[in-house]
Amino acid sequence: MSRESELIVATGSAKRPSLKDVAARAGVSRASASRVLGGYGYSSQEIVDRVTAAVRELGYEPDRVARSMRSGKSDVIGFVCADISDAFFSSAMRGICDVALREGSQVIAMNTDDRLAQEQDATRMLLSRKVDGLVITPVSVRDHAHIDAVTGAGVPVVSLDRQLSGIDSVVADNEAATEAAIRHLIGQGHERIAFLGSVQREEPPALRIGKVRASVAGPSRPSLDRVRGYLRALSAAGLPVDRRLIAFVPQDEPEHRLDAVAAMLAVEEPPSALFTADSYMTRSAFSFLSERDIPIPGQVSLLGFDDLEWTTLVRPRISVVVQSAYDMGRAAADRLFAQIGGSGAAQGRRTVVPTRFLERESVAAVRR
Amino acid sequence: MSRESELIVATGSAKRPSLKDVAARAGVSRASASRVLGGYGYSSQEIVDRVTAAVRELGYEPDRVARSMRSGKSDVIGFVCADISDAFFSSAMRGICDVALREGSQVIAMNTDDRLAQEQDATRMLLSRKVDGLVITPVSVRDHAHIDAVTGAGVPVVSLDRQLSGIDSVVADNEAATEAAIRHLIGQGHERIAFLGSVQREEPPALRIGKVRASVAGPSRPSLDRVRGYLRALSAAGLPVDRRLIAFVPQDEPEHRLDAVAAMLAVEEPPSALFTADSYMTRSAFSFLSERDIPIPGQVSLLGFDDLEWTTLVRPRISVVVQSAYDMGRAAADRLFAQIGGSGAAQGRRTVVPTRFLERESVAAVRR
DNA sequence: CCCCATTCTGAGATCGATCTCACATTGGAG
DNA sequence: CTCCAATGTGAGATCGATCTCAGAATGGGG
Repeated sequence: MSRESELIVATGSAKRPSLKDVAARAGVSRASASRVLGGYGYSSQEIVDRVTAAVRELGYEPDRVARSMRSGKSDVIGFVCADISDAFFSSAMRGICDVALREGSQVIAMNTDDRLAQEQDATRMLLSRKVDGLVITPVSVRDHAHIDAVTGAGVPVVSLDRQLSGIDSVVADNEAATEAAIRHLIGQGHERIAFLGSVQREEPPALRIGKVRASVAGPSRPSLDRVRGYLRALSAAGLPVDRRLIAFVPQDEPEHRLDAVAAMLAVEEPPSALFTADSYMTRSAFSFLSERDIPIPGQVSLLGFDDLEWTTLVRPRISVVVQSAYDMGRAAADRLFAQIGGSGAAQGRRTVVPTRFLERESVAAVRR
Repeated sequence: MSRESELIVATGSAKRPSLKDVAARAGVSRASASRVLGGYGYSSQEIVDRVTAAVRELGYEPDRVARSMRSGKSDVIGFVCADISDAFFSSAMRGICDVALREGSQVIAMNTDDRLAQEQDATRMLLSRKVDGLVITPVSVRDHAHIDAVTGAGVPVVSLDRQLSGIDSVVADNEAATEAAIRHLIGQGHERIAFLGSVQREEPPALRIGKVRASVAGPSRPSLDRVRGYLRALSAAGLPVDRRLIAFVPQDEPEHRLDAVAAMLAVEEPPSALFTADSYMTRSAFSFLSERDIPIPGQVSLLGFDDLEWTTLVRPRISVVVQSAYDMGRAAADRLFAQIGGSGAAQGRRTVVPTRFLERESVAAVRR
């Protein structure tokens, strides 16, 4: 026995038994063995016992490749995101994995680095792998021909954190949450409130110079929704909008984020509060203020979107609007499997995951 | 034309063209079409052109499921870790994905939550999916029958961050790096240095009470290697080992970490420096000290293993030993593909990824 | 004693890509 | 003109699970 197993290890090819082997061992046809395993059709007790025994003796495990070849389903879904090592995406991935496990599926993750070409390659690849569905955080809300190709092939798609027309999407209630957060600042007496957000490489330049109102209609991205909430809060309070207090920094140029904060504080009538619309900006803003010993919230209040590990470790602790990436991932996977299950013909449904406002110590009332 | 495409979208089943369709359109046999695509055998220019045209017109993309059915390879590798949302694992995942992409493969990630049963399920699942290889951070260095089953089936395995006998592994130079770090503390005059580490659920209880020397031989885990480095540094400096200054906290009981720090500082001759052997402990220790306004490094110096985003955001900035999870992931995937390529019959090879010591502000010389 | 319904079983087709092999064509050398 | 090599092509097998369908065995009712 030990001799034999050594030999197997040596050759490295202890070929997995197939259904044919099981059938042979049980002395029945492949069809009968399959019926026993699949639990359909008729099988005599005799045959059930023999097949079951053979399965046990051989340690048979069905080949899922062959199965998906036949069935057209793969029990694999794809997750396409900018960067799986990012805290938001890896938490979402975990949520997706947990739901997938429940559904007997596995998850293939692919990174786009926010590049359209990589996203196109990824979707093509996953399609040729016959994934049962796709959760994607699209690079662009405009160029989505490759995503339409996926749905066109009958493969369900759910968009995460972005909204695409005709595609089910799962997003945080960015606009309402931001509006509430800004209202809170206004309630504390702040009238000069800066908005600092990130913008992607592929984004239309119009956005970069602050013409936010131009793209209010149509598909949505978090940064857009958030600035919309910001604008609504200001206008509801009858406060003027100062273009110089709104900045979008290209995401791939981190050093520019510090510049943006600096520029903001150098405006003649500087803001008394900073709203940072994503975790990168929050980090950069805190880092800048702390580096220069600018007191928070003494001189400037700071309020961020998205919670991170360090926001309770630094002093002051940062007040933030929290969105749960894990919950969003779960919600997206739930929608996806609903579609895969067939009930979800309803395309374009929008699922909003609630956010929470965590009041900590980085916001203070304005001194008159 | 538009009518037709609408119809296809409506039915939602624009079935992907197969090689048979390409062959039919080109007016050749499947074999000829396959030869053209596969670039083997003989093909007349005539046929090459016709097939190429047909491929383009139909937008043909080979079905990778069928391909792997035939070839036995799937161009998919698995990554089995405790929790993909953990910063270490998601960075490693990114490294693995990048290498996989280069090799034309994709990555399926699965979570074990540090539970052996889940790890066993995961490996079985991935095996039945015919993955070409597996990167795994094993829950246990003792119970690895399921991992041997994978290698036994001829599927290459690389162990990440843990060392298993007979399996290629990729680890940081935990022992040497820790030894150097402790030497640095000793060089600053510290003689009472605490070691705070985490230990897993599945770990033998012997470890939990601090009998670290008992398991020095055999397979390795980071926490063990690190405490070994700690002991070596002390003994090299002729300093006594005080059991009360060594603590291992079960990883699934975070609140106990704070207790461990408290207990450490309550020892009659308390430590002047804390070495926290992983990011969880570092976080807890910093949190505890900062909460109690215990000055760092005035009263206690803090030195951690593993870098994190917040270590430069807090004051003082934390000095740490950095290991690059991304590099470790890359290295593991490199080893894996070397094995898959066939050259890697050499089992049990150990790849050590270098660490760096980042001196910041949380360590000070001891006052006499 | 016959017939039909029910129960049971296996041969063979199918999914799509790939590869072997047998069978054409050439063309050039002898 | 003959023959063999080089070149070109397609029929069919293969991978493994699943499913259809034909047909066999059994049993009960008429």
